[in-house]
Amino acid sequence: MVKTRFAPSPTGNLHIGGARTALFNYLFAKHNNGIFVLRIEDTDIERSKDEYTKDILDGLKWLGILWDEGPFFQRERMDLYREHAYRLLNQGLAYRCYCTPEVLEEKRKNALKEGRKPNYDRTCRDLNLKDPDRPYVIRFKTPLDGQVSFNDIVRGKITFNCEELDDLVILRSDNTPTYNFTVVVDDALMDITHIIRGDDHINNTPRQILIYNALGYKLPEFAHVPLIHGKDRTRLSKRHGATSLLEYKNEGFLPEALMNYLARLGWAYGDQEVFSKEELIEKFDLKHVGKSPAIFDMDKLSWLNSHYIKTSEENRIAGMLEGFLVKSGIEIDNREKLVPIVRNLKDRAKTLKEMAQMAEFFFSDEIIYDEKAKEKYLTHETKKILEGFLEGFVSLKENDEAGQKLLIENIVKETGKKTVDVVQPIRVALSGRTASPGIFDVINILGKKSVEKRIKRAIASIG
RNA sequence: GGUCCCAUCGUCUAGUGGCCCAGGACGUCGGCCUCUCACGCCGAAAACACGAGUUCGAACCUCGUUGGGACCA
Repeated sequence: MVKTRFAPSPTGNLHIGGARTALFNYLFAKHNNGIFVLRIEDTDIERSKDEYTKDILDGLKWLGILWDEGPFFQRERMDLYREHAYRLLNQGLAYRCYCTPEVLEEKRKNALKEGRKPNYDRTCRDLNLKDPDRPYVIRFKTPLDGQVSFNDIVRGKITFNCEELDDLVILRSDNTPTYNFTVVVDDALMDITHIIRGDDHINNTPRQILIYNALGYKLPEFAHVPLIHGKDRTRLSKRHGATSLLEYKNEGFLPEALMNYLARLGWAYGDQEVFSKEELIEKFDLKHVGKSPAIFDMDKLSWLNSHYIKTSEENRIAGMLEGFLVKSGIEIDNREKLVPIVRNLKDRAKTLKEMAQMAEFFFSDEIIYDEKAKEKYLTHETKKILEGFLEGFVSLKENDEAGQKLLIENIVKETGKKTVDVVQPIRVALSGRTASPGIFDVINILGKKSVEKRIKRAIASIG
Protein backbone atom coordinates (compact mmCIF):
# COMPACT_ATOMS: atom_id res chain seq x y z
CA MET A 1 0.00 0.00 0.00
CA VAL A 2 1.47 3.31 -1.09
CA LYS A 3 1.44 5.97 1.58
CA THR A 4 2.69 9.51 1.17
CA ARG A 5 2.68 12.53 3.40
CA PHE A 6 2.90 16.28 3.35
CA ALA A 7 4.62 17.59 6.45
CA PRO A 8 4.77 21.37 6.59
CA SER A 9 5.97 23.46 9.51
CA PRO A 10 3.38 26.01 10.57
CA THR A 11 5.98 28.75 10.61
CA GLY A 12 4.53 30.44 7.56
CA ASN A 13 1.61 30.32 5.18
CA LEU A 14 1.10 27.62 2.59
CA HIS A 15 2.95 29.01 -0.40
CA ILE A 16 3.07 27.89 -4.01
CA GLY A 17 6.05 25.60 -3.51
CA GLY A 18 4.52 23.84 -0.54
CA ALA A 19 1.24 23.46 -2.36
CA ARG A 20 2.98 21.80 -5.27
CA THR A 21 4.83 19.40 -3.01
CA ALA A 22 1.54 18.54 -1.35
CA LEU A 23 -0.07 18.09 -4.75
CA PHE A 24 2.62 15.71 -5.99
CA ASN A 25 2.25 13.64 -2.82
CA TYR A 26 -1.50 13.65 -3.19
CA LEU A 27 -1.49 12.74 -6.87
CA PHE A 28 1.07 9.99 -6.42
CA ALA A 29 -0.91 8.45 -3.57
CA LYS A 30 -4.21 8.64 -5.41
CA HIS A 31 -2.70 7.32 -8.62
CA ASN A 32 -1.64 4.24 -6.71
CA ASN A 33 -4.84 3.91 -4.74
CA GLY A 34 -2.82 4.81 -1.69
CA ILE A 35 -3.15 7.00 1.35
CA PHE A 36 -2.16 10.62 1.74
CA VAL A 37 -1.26 11.78 5.23
CA LEU A 38 -1.05 15.32 6.57
CA ARG A 39 1.36 15.99 9.40
CA ILE A 40 2.04 19.35 10.99
CA GLU A 41 5.62 19.68 12.17
CA ASP A 42 5.14 22.15 14.98
CA THR A 43 8.06 21.29 17.22
CA ASP A 44 9.48 24.76 16.85
CA ILE A 45 7.29 26.31 19.48
CA GLU A 46 8.76 29.76 19.05
CA ARG A 47 7.91 30.13 15.38
CA SER A 48 4.88 27.88 14.98
CA LYS A 49 1.56 29.65 14.96
CA ASP A 50 -2.02 28.45 14.83
CA GLU A 51 -2.87 30.98 12.15
CA TYR A 52 -0.32 29.35 9.87
CA THR A 53 -1.74 25.91 10.55
CA LYS A 54 -5.13 27.27 9.62
CA ASP A 55 -3.80 28.83 6.44
CA ILE A 56 -2.22 25.54 5.43
CA LEU A 57 -5.33 23.47 6.08
CA ASP A 58 -7.61 26.01 4.38
CA GLY A 59 -5.29 26.29 1.42
CA LEU A 60 -5.16 22.56 0.86
CA LYS A 61 -8.90 22.22 1.17
CA TRP A 62 -9.49 25.03 -1.25
CA LEU A 63 -7.16 23.45 -3.80
CA GLY A 64 -8.96 20.16 -3.41
CA ILE A 65 -6.09 18.27 -1.84
CA LEU A 66 -7.86 16.24 0.78
CA TRP A 67 -5.89 14.12 3.21
CA ASP A 68 -6.91 10.64 4.28
CA GLU A 69 -5.19 10.67 7.66
CA GLY A 70 -4.32 13.45 10.07
CA PRO A 71 -3.61 16.17 10.58
CA PHE A 72 -1.14 14.80 13.09
CA PHE A 73 0.71 17.26 15.27
CA GLN A 74 4.26 16.55 16.31
CA ARG A 75 3.82 18.48 19.51
CA GLU A 76 1.51 15.76 20.70
CA ARG A 77 4.02 13.05 19.95
CA MET A 78 7.02 14.24 21.96
CA ASP A 79 7.12 11.17 24.19
CA LEU A 80 7.53 9.00 21.13
CA TYR A 81 10.63 10.85 19.99
CA ARG A 82 12.16 10.75 23.47
CA GLU A 83 11.54 7.03 23.74
CA HIS A 84 13.25 6.47 20.45
CA ALA A 85 16.19 8.64 21.37
CA TYR A 86 16.75 6.75 24.61
CA ARG A 87 16.35 3.49 22.82
CA LEU A 88 19.29 4.39 20.60
CA LEU A 89 21.21 5.55 23.64
CA ASN A 90 20.66 2.28 25.44
CA GLN A 91 21.68 0.32 22.40
CA GLY A 92 24.93 2.23 22.17
CA LEU A 93 23.93 3.80 18.85
CA ALA A 94 23.81 7.24 20.39
CA TYR A 95 25.58 8.93 23.27
CA ARG A 96 25.31 11.66 25.86
CA CYS A 97 27.33 14.72 25.01
CA TYR A 98 28.22 17.15 27.76
CA CYS A 99 30.04 19.70 25.65
CA THR A 100 28.77 23.17 26.43
CA PRO A 101 27.66 25.54 23.70
CA GLU A 102 30.59 27.80 24.56
CA VAL A 103 33.12 25.04 24.09
CA LEU A 104 31.50 23.94 20.85
CA GLU A 105 31.50 27.44 19.47
CA GLU A 106 35.19 27.80 20.39
CA LYS A 107 36.07 24.56 18.62
CA ARG A 108 34.05 25.53 15.61
CA LYS A 109 35.87 28.82 15.27
CA ASN A 110 39.24 27.21 15.59
CA ALA A 111 38.41 24.57 13.02
CA LEU A 112 37.28 27.23 10.61
CA LYS A 113 40.39 29.25 11.22
CA GLU A 114 42.61 26.28 10.53
CA GLY A 115 40.67 25.44 7.42
CA ARG A 116 39.11 22.28 8.82
CA LYS A 117 35.46 21.35 8.63
CA PRO A 118 33.50 22.81 11.51
CA ASN A 119 32.04 19.47 12.45
CA TYR A 120 31.67 18.30 16.02
CA ASP A 121 34.91 16.63 17.07
CA ARG A 122 33.19 13.73 18.84
CA THR A 123 34.83 14.35 22.19
CA CYS A 124 32.06 12.61 24.11
CA ARG A 125 31.45 9.84 21.63
CA ASP A 126 33.27 7.06 23.45
CA LEU A 127 33.43 8.52 26.92
CA ASN A 128 30.23 6.88 28.04
CA LEU A 129 29.60 9.63 30.54
CA LYS A 130 26.61 9.74 32.82
CA ASP A 131 26.52 12.75 35.09
CA PRO A 132 23.16 13.41 36.71
CA ASP A 133 24.03 17.01 37.55
CA ARG A 134 25.08 18.37 34.17
CA PRO A 135 22.86 19.00 31.14
CA TYR A 136 23.57 16.93 28.07
CA VAL A 137 22.33 16.37 24.55
CA ILE A 138 21.98 13.03 22.87
CA ARG A 139 23.98 12.64 19.71
CA PHE A 140 23.65 10.04 17.03
CA LYS A 141 26.70 7.89 16.33
CA THR A 142 27.31 8.44 12.65
CA PRO A 143 29.58 5.81 11.10
CA LEU A 144 33.14 7.15 10.86
CA ASP A 145 33.62 6.03 7.29
CA GLY A 146 31.85 4.36 4.44
CA GLN A 147 29.14 5.78 2.23
CA VAL A 148 25.44 6.26 2.23
CA SER A 149 23.70 6.17 -1.07
CA PHE A 150 20.13 5.97 -2.18
CA ASN A 151 18.22 5.74 -5.39
CA ASP A 152 16.16 8.84 -5.74
CA ILE A 153 13.14 8.30 -7.96
CA VAL A 154 13.62 11.56 -9.77
CA ARG A 155 17.38 12.09 -9.42
CA GLY A 156 18.78 8.64 -9.66
CA LYS A 157 21.61 7.49 -7.46
CA ILE A 158 22.95 9.98 -4.94
CA THR A 159 25.94 9.19 -2.75
CA PHE A 160 27.39 10.82 0.34
CA ASN A 161 30.55 10.02 2.28
CA CYS A 162 29.91 9.45 5.96
CA GLU A 163 32.95 11.56 6.79
CA GLU A 164 31.00 14.58 5.69
CA LEU A 165 28.27 13.86 8.18
CA ASP A 166 28.24 15.05 11.75
CA ASP A 167 27.26 13.26 14.91
CA LEU A 168 24.02 15.10 14.90
CA VAL A 169 22.07 15.99 17.99
CA ILE A 170 18.81 14.06 18.16
CA LEU A 171 17.62 15.24 21.56
CA ARG A 172 18.49 18.67 22.88
CA SER A 173 19.40 19.45 26.47
CA ASP A 174 15.88 20.76 27.05
CA ASN A 175 14.61 17.33 26.11
CA THR A 176 13.19 18.40 22.73
CA PRO A 177 13.92 16.33 19.62
CA THR A 178 15.53 17.74 16.48
CA TYR A 179 14.09 17.90 13.01
CA ASN A 180 15.92 15.05 11.32
CA PHE A 181 14.99 12.75 14.14
CA THR A 182 11.28 13.49 14.42
CA VAL A 183 10.88 13.15 10.68
CA VAL A 184 12.31 9.67 10.67
CA VAL A 185 10.39 8.49 13.70
CA ASP A 186 7.13 9.77 12.28
CA ASP A 187 7.64 8.59 8.73
CA ALA A 188 8.59 5.16 10.00
CA LEU A 189 5.76 4.88 12.49
CA MET A 190 3.23 6.15 9.99
CA ASP A 191 4.42 3.61 7.43
CA ILE A 192 5.20 6.21 4.81
CA THR A 193 6.39 4.35 1.73
CA HIS A 194 7.32 7.28 -0.50
CA ILE A 195 8.83 10.50 0.69
CA ILE A 196 8.22 13.18 -1.90
CA ARG A 197 9.65 16.51 -0.86
CA GLY A 198 11.60 19.54 -2.04
CA ASP A 199 15.19 18.99 -3.04
CA ASP A 200 16.30 21.29 -0.26
CA HIS A 201 16.09 18.10 1.80
CA ILE A 202 18.55 16.08 -0.25
CA ASN A 203 21.31 16.86 2.20
CA ASN A 204 19.20 15.62 5.09
CA THR A 205 18.49 12.31 3.46
CA PRO A 206 21.72 10.44 4.27
CA ARG A 207 21.42 11.33 7.96
CA GLN A 208 17.86 10.16 7.97
CA ILE A 209 18.76 6.92 6.28
CA LEU A 210 21.34 6.22 8.96
CA ILE A 211 18.73 6.84 11.63
CA TYR A 212 16.27 4.54 9.90
CA ASN A 213 18.89 1.82 9.90
CA ALA A 214 19.85 2.37 13.52
CA LEU A 215 16.22 2.23 14.55
CA GLY A 216 15.71 -0.89 12.50
CA TYR A 217 12.91 0.52 10.38
CA LYS A 218 12.35 -0.20 6.74
CA LEU A 219 13.57 2.49 4.37
CA PRO A 220 11.04 4.33 2.25
CA GLU A 221 11.59 5.43 -1.34
CA PHE A 222 12.77 9.00 -1.81
CA ALA A 223 11.78 11.45 -4.52
CA HIS A 224 13.24 14.92 -4.38
CA VAL A 225 11.45 17.39 -6.57
CA PRO A 226 13.06 20.66 -7.61
CA LEU A 227 12.06 23.83 -5.89
CA ILE A 228 10.05 26.55 -7.57
CA HIS A 229 11.99 29.68 -8.26
CA GLY A 230 10.98 33.29 -8.70
CA LYS A 231 11.87 35.38 -11.74
CA ASP A 232 15.29 36.02 -10.21
CA ARG A 233 15.93 32.27 -10.17
CA THR A 234 16.20 31.96 -6.44
CA ARG A 235 13.98 29.97 -4.18
CA LEU A 236 10.46 31.34 -4.02
CA SER A 237 9.95 33.40 -0.91
CA LYS A 238 7.98 36.24 0.56
CA ARG A 239 9.60 38.89 -1.53
CA HIS A 240 8.31 37.22 -4.71
CA GLY A 241 4.78 38.29 -3.95
CA ALA A 242 2.04 35.99 -2.84
CA THR A 243 2.89 34.53 0.50
CA SER A 244 -0.20 32.39 0.82
CA LEU A 245 -1.94 30.18 -1.67
CA LEU A 246 -5.20 31.68 -0.48
CA GLU A 247 -4.18 35.01 -1.93
CA TYR A 248 -4.74 33.47 -5.33
CA LYS A 249 -8.24 32.62 -4.24
CA ASN A 250 -8.78 36.23 -3.24
CA GLU A 251 -7.38 37.42 -6.53
CA GLY A 252 -10.03 35.43 -8.34
CA PHE A 253 -8.23 32.30 -9.43
CA LEU A 254 -10.07 29.01 -9.64
CA PRO A 255 -8.67 26.08 -7.67
CA GLU A 256 -8.65 23.84 -10.73
CA ALA A 257 -6.51 26.40 -12.57
CA LEU A 258 -4.00 26.45 -9.73
CA MET A 259 -3.95 22.69 -9.51
CA ASN A 260 -3.48 22.32 -13.24
CA TYR A 261 -0.75 24.92 -13.31
CA LEU A 262 1.10 23.53 -10.31
CA ALA A 263 1.00 20.02 -11.67
CA ARG A 264 2.44 21.09 -15.03
CA LEU A 265 5.20 23.05 -13.34
CA GLY A 266 7.99 20.54 -13.38
CA TRP A 267 5.94 17.68 -14.73
CA ALA A 268 4.69 16.91 -18.21
CA TYR A 269 2.57 14.39 -20.00
CA GLY A 270 3.56 14.73 -23.63
CA ASP A 271 2.11 17.88 -25.14
CA GLN A 272 -0.98 18.04 -22.97
CA GLU A 273 -1.54 21.29 -21.12
CA VAL A 274 -5.02 21.05 -19.66
CA PHE A 275 -5.80 18.41 -17.06
CA SER A 276 -8.76 17.83 -14.81
CA LYS A 277 -8.10 16.56 -11.32
CA GLU A 278 -9.22 13.09 -12.34
CA GLU A 279 -6.88 13.13 -15.32
CA LEU A 280 -3.99 14.21 -13.15
CA ILE A 281 -4.63 11.33 -10.79
CA GLU A 282 -4.81 8.97 -13.70
CA LYS A 283 -1.71 10.23 -15.47
CA PHE A 284 0.64 11.54 -12.80
CA ASP A 285 3.92 9.77 -12.24
CA LEU A 286 7.20 10.66 -10.62
CA LYS A 287 9.22 9.49 -13.61
CA HIS A 288 8.24 12.49 -15.65
CA VAL A 289 9.06 15.04 -12.99
CA GLY A 290 11.89 17.25 -14.21
CA LYS A 291 15.16 17.69 -12.36
CA SER A 292 15.76 21.37 -12.78
CA PRO A 293 14.01 24.12 -10.88
CA ALA A 294 11.01 25.76 -12.54
CA ILE A 295 10.23 29.43 -12.57
CA PHE A 296 6.78 30.52 -11.55
CA ASP A 297 5.05 32.14 -14.51
CA MET A 298 2.04 34.28 -13.73
CA ASP A 299 1.09 34.64 -17.40
CA LYS A 300 0.57 30.96 -17.88
CA LEU A 301 -1.43 30.68 -14.67
CA SER A 302 -3.63 33.51 -15.94
CA TRP A 303 -4.13 31.76 -19.23
CA LEU A 304 -5.21 28.56 -17.51
CA ASN A 305 -7.47 30.52 -15.23
CA SER A 306 -9.21 32.22 -18.13
CA HIS A 307 -9.53 28.84 -19.78
CA TYR A 308 -11.33 27.44 -16.76
CA ILE A 309 -13.49 30.53 -16.43
CA LYS A 310 -14.54 30.09 -20.05
CA THR A 311 -15.30 26.41 -19.75
CA SER A 312 -16.84 26.13 -16.30
CA GLU A 313 -20.54 26.00 -15.56
CA GLU A 314 -21.94 29.51 -15.82
CA ASN A 315 -23.95 29.02 -12.66
CA ARG A 316 -20.90 28.17 -10.66
CA ILE A 317 -18.96 31.16 -11.96
CA ALA A 318 -21.96 33.36 -11.28
CA GLY A 319 -22.05 32.23 -7.68
CA MET A 320 -18.39 33.03 -7.22
CA LEU A 321 -18.74 36.33 -9.06
CA GLU A 322 -21.46 37.32 -6.64
CA GLY A 323 -19.04 36.87 -3.79
CA PHE A 324 -16.49 39.16 -5.41
CA LEU A 325 -19.12 41.79 -6.15
CA VAL A 326 -20.40 41.77 -2.61
CA LYS A 327 -16.88 42.04 -1.33
CA SER A 328 -16.31 45.21 -3.29
CA GLY A 329 -19.49 46.71 -1.90
CA ILE A 330 -21.79 46.20 -4.86
CA GLU A 331 -25.45 45.79 -4.05
CA ILE A 332 -26.94 43.11 -6.20
CA ASP A 333 -30.40 44.34 -7.10
CA ASN A 334 -31.27 41.44 -9.32
CA ARG A 335 -29.53 38.08 -9.16
CA GLU A 336 -31.16 37.01 -12.43
CA LYS A 337 -28.63 39.22 -14.18
CA LEU A 338 -25.65 37.25 -12.90
CA VAL A 339 -25.68 34.37 -15.35
CA PRO A 340 -26.16 36.52 -18.46
CA ILE A 341 -23.38 38.75 -17.19
CA VAL A 342 -21.09 35.78 -16.76
CA ARG A 343 -21.99 34.58 -20.24
CA ASN A 344 -20.82 37.89 -21.65
CA LEU A 345 -17.79 38.39 -19.45
CA LYS A 346 -16.29 34.95 -19.27
CA ASP A 347 -14.34 35.42 -22.49
CA ARG A 348 -13.06 38.75 -21.33
CA ALA A 349 -11.91 38.28 -17.77
CA LYS A 350 -8.76 36.51 -16.68
CA THR A 351 -9.81 36.37 -13.05
CA LEU A 352 -13.02 36.58 -11.09
CA LYS A 353 -11.81 39.76 -9.50
CA GLU A 354 -11.34 41.29 -12.92
CA MET A 355 -14.76 40.05 -13.93
CA ALA A 356 -16.31 41.72 -10.91
CA GLN A 357 -14.72 45.00 -11.90
CA MET A 358 -16.05 44.67 -15.41
CA ALA A 359 -19.50 43.78 -14.08
CA GLU A 360 -19.91 46.62 -11.61
CA PHE A 361 -21.71 49.00 -13.94
CA PHE A 362 -24.59 46.58 -14.43
CA PHE A 363 -25.74 47.11 -10.89
CA SER A 364 -26.23 50.83 -10.56
CA ASP A 365 -27.82 53.33 -12.90
CA GLU A 366 -25.76 56.04 -11.23
CA ILE A 367 -22.94 55.53 -13.68
CA ILE A 368 -19.56 56.94 -12.86
CA TYR A 369 -18.07 57.94 -16.19
CA ASP A 370 -14.47 57.29 -16.95
CA GLU A 371 -13.03 60.74 -17.39
CA LYS A 372 -11.43 60.23 -20.76
CA ALA A 373 -14.42 58.31 -22.04
CA LYS A 374 -16.76 61.14 -21.12
CA GLU A 375 -14.50 63.74 -22.62
CA LYS A 376 -14.34 61.90 -25.92
CA TYR A 377 -17.80 60.46 -26.30
CA LEU A 378 -20.24 62.52 -24.23
CA THR A 379 -20.05 65.77 -26.16
CA HIS A 380 -22.43 68.24 -27.69
CA GLU A 381 -21.87 66.51 -30.97
CA THR A 382 -22.80 63.08 -29.67
CA LYS A 383 -25.68 64.46 -27.68
CA LYS A 384 -27.79 64.33 -30.83
CA ILE A 385 -26.96 60.68 -31.29
CA LEU A 386 -28.03 59.89 -27.76
CA GLU A 387 -31.22 61.87 -28.17
CA GLY A 388 -31.99 60.14 -31.44
CA PHE A 389 -31.31 56.77 -29.86
CA LEU A 390 -33.52 57.51 -26.88
CA GLU A 391 -36.36 58.72 -29.06
CA GLY A 392 -36.38 55.53 -31.08
CA PHE A 393 -35.67 53.28 -28.13
CA VAL A 394 -38.65 54.28 -25.98
CA SER A 395 -41.05 53.01 -28.58
CA LEU A 396 -39.35 49.59 -28.79
CA LYS A 397 -40.53 46.64 -26.81
CA GLU A 398 -38.39 45.02 -24.09
CA ASN A 399 -35.59 42.86 -25.52
CA ASP A 400 -36.34 43.67 -29.13
CA GLU A 401 -32.82 43.15 -30.40
CA ALA A 402 -33.81 43.29 -34.06
CA GLY A 403 -35.49 46.62 -33.44
CA GLN A 404 -32.44 47.91 -31.61
CA LYS A 405 -30.20 46.95 -34.50
CA LEU A 406 -32.45 48.66 -36.96
CA LEU A 407 -32.50 51.75 -34.81
CA ILE A 408 -28.74 52.01 -34.76
CA GLU A 409 -28.50 51.34 -38.46
CA ASN A 410 -30.91 54.15 -39.10
CA ILE A 411 -28.93 56.55 -36.96
CA VAL A 412 -25.81 55.55 -38.88
CA LYS A 413 -27.56 56.31 -42.16
CA GLU A 414 -29.07 59.60 -41.02
CA THR A 415 -25.90 60.98 -39.49
CA GLY A 416 -23.54 59.57 -42.08
CA LYS A 417 -21.25 58.43 -39.28
CA LYS A 418 -19.54 55.11 -38.84
CA THR A 419 -21.22 52.50 -36.69
CA VAL A 420 -18.48 52.70 -34.12
CA ASP A 421 -19.04 56.43 -33.69
CA VAL A 422 -22.69 55.85 -33.00
CA VAL A 423 -22.20 52.93 -30.67
CA GLN A 424 -19.42 54.33 -28.53
CA PRO A 425 -21.40 57.24 -27.06
CA ILE A 426 -24.17 54.83 -26.20
CA ARG A 427 -21.69 52.46 -24.64
CA VAL A 428 -20.23 55.20 -22.48
CA ALA A 429 -23.71 56.34 -21.51
CA LEU A 430 -24.66 52.84 -20.40
CA SER A 431 -21.41 51.59 -18.89
CA GLY A 432 -19.29 54.63 -18.24
CA ARG A 433 -16.45 53.09 -20.23
CA THR A 434 -15.21 52.61 -23.74
CA ALA A 435 -14.94 48.84 -23.42
CA SER A 436 -17.77 46.52 -22.54
CA PRO A 437 -19.60 43.47 -23.84
CA GLY A 438 -21.47 43.88 -27.12
CA ILE A 439 -23.80 46.83 -27.02
CA PHE A 440 -26.95 44.77 -27.54
CA ASP A 441 -25.99 42.41 -24.77
CA VAL A 442 -25.48 45.35 -22.46
CA ILE A 443 -28.84 46.83 -23.44
CA ASN A 444 -30.74 43.62 -22.88
CA ILE A 445 -29.12 42.69 -19.61
CA LEU A 446 -29.86 46.14 -18.25
CA GLY A 447 -33.45 46.16 -19.50
CA LYS A 448 -35.49 48.89 -21.08
CA LYS A 449 -36.06 51.05 -18.03
CA SER A 450 -32.46 51.10 -16.94
CA VAL A 451 -31.26 51.92 -20.43
CA GLU A 452 -33.62 54.85 -20.74
CA LYS A 453 -32.58 56.14 -17.36
CA ARG A 454 -28.91 55.94 -18.21
CA ILE A 455 -29.26 57.60 -21.60
CA LYS A 456 -31.23 60.46 -20.08
CA ARG A 457 -28.66 60.82 -17.38
CA ALA A 458 -25.86 60.96 -19.94
CA ILE A 459 -27.66 63.59 -21.97
CA ALA A 460 -28.19 65.61 -18.83
CA SER A 461 -24.55 65.31 -17.91
CA ILE A 462 -23.57 66.97 -21.17
CA GLY A 463 -25.70 69.93 -20.28
C1' G B 1 34.18 28.16 1.69
C1' G B 2 32.45 22.65 2.03
C1' U B 3 28.78 19.02 0.33
C1' C B 4 25.01 17.75 -3.02
C1' C B 5 22.16 18.82 -7.25
C1' C B 6 20.88 21.00 -12.04
C1' A B 7 21.61 22.85 -17.46
C1' U B 8 16.50 22.36 -24.77
C1' C B 9 13.04 28.88 -27.35
C1' G B 10 12.04 34.83 -22.52
C1' U B 11 8.95 30.92 -19.43
C1' C B 12 6.78 25.65 -18.67
C1' U B 13 8.28 21.60 -21.33
C1' A B 14 8.39 17.06 -25.43
C1' G B 15 12.59 14.46 -26.64
C1' U B 16 16.14 8.31 -23.38
C1' G B 17 21.64 7.49 -30.57
C1' G B 18 19.10 7.98 -36.58
C1' C B 19 11.54 9.76 -36.93
C1' C B 20 14.81 16.53 -34.73
C1' C B 21 18.47 21.83 -39.80
C1' A B 22 14.31 19.95 -32.53
C1' G B 23 7.60 19.42 -31.36
C1' G B 24 3.63 21.67 -28.08
C1' A B 25 1.96 25.55 -24.65
C1' C B 26 2.25 30.59 -22.29
C1' G B 27 4.15 35.19 -23.57
C1' U B 28 5.78 38.50 -27.74
C1' C B 29 5.05 40.34 -32.85
C1' G B 30 1.95 40.51 -37.51
C1' G B 31 -2.79 39.48 -39.86
C1' C B 32 -8.11 38.03 -40.07
C1' C B 33 -12.84 38.58 -37.51
C1' U B 34 -15.35 43.02 -35.32
C1' C B 35 -19.95 48.28 -32.47
C1' U B 36 -15.45 48.83 -28.23
C1' C B 37 -12.56 45.48 -25.32
C1' A B 38 -11.82 40.64 -25.26
C1' C B 39 -12.52 35.69 -27.29
C1' G B 40 -11.58 32.84 -31.62
C1' C B 41 -8.77 31.76 -36.07
C1' C B 42 -4.21 32.12 -39.19
C1' G B 43 0.98 33.19 -39.41
C1' A B 44 6.05 34.70 -37.63
C1' A B 45 10.39 35.33 -34.67
C1' A B 46 12.47 32.46 -30.75
C1' A B 47 16.37 27.09 -27.76
C1' C B 48 19.75 21.83 -27.58
C1' A B 49 25.47 26.70 -22.31
C1' C B 50 30.65 25.74 -24.16
C1' G B 51 34.75 22.32 -25.46
C1' A B 52 36.61 17.61 -26.20
C1' G B 53 35.65 12.32 -26.69
C1' U B 54 32.73 7.59 -27.95
C1' U B 55 30.02 6.38 -32.60
C1' C B 56 28.84 5.44 -39.44
C1' G B 57 25.61 8.98 -36.73
C1' A B 58 24.56 12.69 -30.60
C1' A B 59 19.95 17.39 -27.69
C1' C B 60 20.24 12.36 -26.04
C1' C B 61 26.38 8.41 -23.72
C1' U B 62 31.52 9.96 -21.21
C1' C B 63 34.88 13.66 -19.44
C1' G B 64 36.11 18.68 -18.63
C1' U B 65 34.81 23.96 -18.51
C1' U B 66 31.31 27.61 -17.50
C1' G B 67 26.86 29.07 -15.37
C1' G B 68 22.83 28.41 -11.84
C1' G B 69 20.55 26.49 -7.36
C1' A B 70 19.92 24.07 -2.52
C1' C B 71 21.86 22.75 2.13
C1' C B 72 25.58 23.43 5.85
C1' A B 73 28.97 26.98 7.82
